Amino acid sequence: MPDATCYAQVTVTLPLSGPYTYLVPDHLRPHAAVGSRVLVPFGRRTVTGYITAFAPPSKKMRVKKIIDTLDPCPLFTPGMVPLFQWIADYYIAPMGDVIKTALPGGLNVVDRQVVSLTTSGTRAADDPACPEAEKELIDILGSTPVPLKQLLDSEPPIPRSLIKVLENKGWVTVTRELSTARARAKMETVAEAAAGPLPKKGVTEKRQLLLDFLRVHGPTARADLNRKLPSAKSTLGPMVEMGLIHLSEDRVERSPLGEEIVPDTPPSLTDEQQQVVSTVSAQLTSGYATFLLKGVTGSGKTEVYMRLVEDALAAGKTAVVLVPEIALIAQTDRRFKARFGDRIAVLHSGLSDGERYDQWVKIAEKRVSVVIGARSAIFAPLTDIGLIVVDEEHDGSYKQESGLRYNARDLAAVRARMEGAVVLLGSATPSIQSAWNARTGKFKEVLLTKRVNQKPMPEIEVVDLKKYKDLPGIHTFLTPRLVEAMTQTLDRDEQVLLFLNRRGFSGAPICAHCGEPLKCRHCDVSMTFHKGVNAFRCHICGYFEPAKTHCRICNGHKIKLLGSGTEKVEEAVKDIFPHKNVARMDQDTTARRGSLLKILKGVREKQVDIVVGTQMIAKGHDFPDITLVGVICADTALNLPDFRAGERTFQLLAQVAGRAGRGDKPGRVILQTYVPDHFTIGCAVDHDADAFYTQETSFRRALAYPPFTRIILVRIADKNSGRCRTAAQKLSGLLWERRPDQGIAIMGPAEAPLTRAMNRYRWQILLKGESPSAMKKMITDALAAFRKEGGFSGVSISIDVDPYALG
DNA sequence: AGCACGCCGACT
DNA sequence: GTCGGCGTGCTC
Ligand SMILES: [Zn+2]
Ligand SMILES: [Zn+2]
Repeated sequence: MPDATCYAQVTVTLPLSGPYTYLVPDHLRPHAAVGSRVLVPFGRRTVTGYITAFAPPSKKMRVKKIIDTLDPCPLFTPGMVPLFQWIADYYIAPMGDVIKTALPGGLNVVDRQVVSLTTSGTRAADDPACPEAEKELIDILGSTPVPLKQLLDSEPPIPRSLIKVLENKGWVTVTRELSTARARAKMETVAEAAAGPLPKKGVTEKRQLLLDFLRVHGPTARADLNRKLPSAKSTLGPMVEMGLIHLSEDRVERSPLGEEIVPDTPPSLTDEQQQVVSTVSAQLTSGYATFLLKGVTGSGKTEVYMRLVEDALAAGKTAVVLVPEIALIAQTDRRFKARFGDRIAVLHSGLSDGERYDQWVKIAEKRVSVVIGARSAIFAPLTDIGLIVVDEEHDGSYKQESGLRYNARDLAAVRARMEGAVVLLGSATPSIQSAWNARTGKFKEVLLTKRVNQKPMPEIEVVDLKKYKDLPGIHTFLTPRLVEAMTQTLDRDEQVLLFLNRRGFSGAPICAHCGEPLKCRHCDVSMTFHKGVNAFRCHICGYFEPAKTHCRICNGHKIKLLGSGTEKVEEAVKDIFPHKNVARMDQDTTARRGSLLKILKGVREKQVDIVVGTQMIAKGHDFPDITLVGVICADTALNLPDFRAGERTFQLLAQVAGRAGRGDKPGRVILQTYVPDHFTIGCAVDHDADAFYTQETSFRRALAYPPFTRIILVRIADKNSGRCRTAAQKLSGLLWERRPDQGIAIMGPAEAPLTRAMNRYRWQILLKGESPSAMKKMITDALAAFRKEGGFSGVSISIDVDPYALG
């Protein structure tokens, strides 16, 4: 019986816009809904797709059938389809890519060609007459089939003809095989005692034991049963056969192991907090609005978020809380878990594919009403969203910097507008963009001006690094003034935190003979020496070079380890304070699961006196006994060729400074810099956010940068440097031809600040204008013309709308 | 993306 | 003459 659900519009997870129309077979109808993940035939392949609508084909055409539906429930809500469409338009991306980016990873099922050995093939290898090349291929295939693509792309490549030859001889076969998705529901077998009388015989003592166990404990998973009652391993089978025990398959949730969390009691709010909660809460039932919460560090923003989430739930709505990835790894979610218990789901990068899938399904099945997570949690499949919180809204990690380069903070407003929800952006140092939106009335501003503990902001002392530049070695950075302040602090039995934006030991290794920097073979950057692994490493591509290396220019063997990273500072600090415990906190010491928690615990329990760390120490940890924060060099980010350099530096300094004096004792900050008179540094020192925003805003206006214009960055990359440049010039020409007389500026093409990464040369073209739609039309048209051009088949072009870093 | 079709250079 | 290189176009 044809009805509305007879035909499904399916978007396949390929870089295609789609959708494609498929027939929904009767037996799949109950499982087919908007958001369902389906397996469909596509060309001569089988691929994964998602139902985005139900509608018959627009014209008479051959329509294929959906092969299967893949999950217990749809993975996104119908309300999210317009969001995906918006993203596809705004970021100039195919719908298939949008959906693939939005949903958890590891879900794609695709078929591929695999080559397998036949029995006669196995025998052929023993034949001495068998040519060497054929023998090699047979060896590679061994006992397990190998994907065709893997053979063709291997080094050295296996010629397609060789495979054809063996296929003709009947030694190998090429077949299509479905790859299994990495993430899927986990099932387990559950045993349950059947009702009814027992037979007179066949029920041995051990079998009776099993039956009793199940009657007492109720249905039990087989794995549990085997553990708690080992004899079940042998007794279960016969009892099932006798019909006395039933087995069934049940879906189980994998949950990441974590410490038990004690429910908390909400503290009472300060007047200011109460004021903010009432203002925002009043909006929860009146449709879309975005609030910008400016709250100094320590003013209790998190408590405000939690109250508002509670209010949203009370109004029968759901809520999403976005936090920076780093904060999540450091367990910011614990406070939310303590408050919301099993009503909350957590999404972050530390989860395995399976765990993330289970959290996702839990959200989709409405078994939770709050989601906390990093960037991608903006795509949580919640219905009836009432509130979206974006904590530390200025944080760069909300911008995805690969593939589809979306900004979750911006999408929060888009999704909220579509679903009639309220957005709360929170930060001590809002982005210039958001601050401006508040100024113009696009956002409503709410304020927390007082710290909860009533403590004043820490005092910041500036140390001019120029004065110490002739001191030996690391003392140019561990200046006498800093060491003195550290000594005083440690003598009071308080803790010190040293912030440095570079990991590793030495970030600028150079040849001692000729002065040539030691660079990566694949990228145009210096290698970083890591003492921990005793080797050089490229931070772009991971390329590894043993410590015993030589200069590529003069073959010299002595490498000078210039430039200071966290490892070098850690070592020097241990040297100066031999009786103090020093912990290092950076990507290298926290890579292993749980290692960060261990360090944090050490700091909390005061087994650690001095922490040396990168960015990640700046977020979310509240250590009352850290009373001195040392910023080793405040200018590192200030000199980057990026219009946001000042903004980022100010935000970072304010945040790092906020780590000092979180407890009862007053905090102090030593800020070292080569440019003590720089405006940005001065504002950070004076805690004068207003001055900084005023000045920075007028700078942006004068130079026509965001928020006064929109920027789109077109990135061109290719293995061949000449072709990359030619492609960039060609594309630039095509853009110029399509440039309207006014309103859009084209800058470039120019080499990217990082000229070469992973053996690909990089160029970029920057577009600046007031109308993003006009710029996008230009780009789409120029891109279409560029693709017709020919000769640029391997060149990759990617478009970054509203780039965060111009790198 | 991946797979087929099709059009040109170099090897039997 | 064929084989196989890759540029072009399509996938419900
Ligand atoms: Zn040299
Ligand atoms: Zn590299």
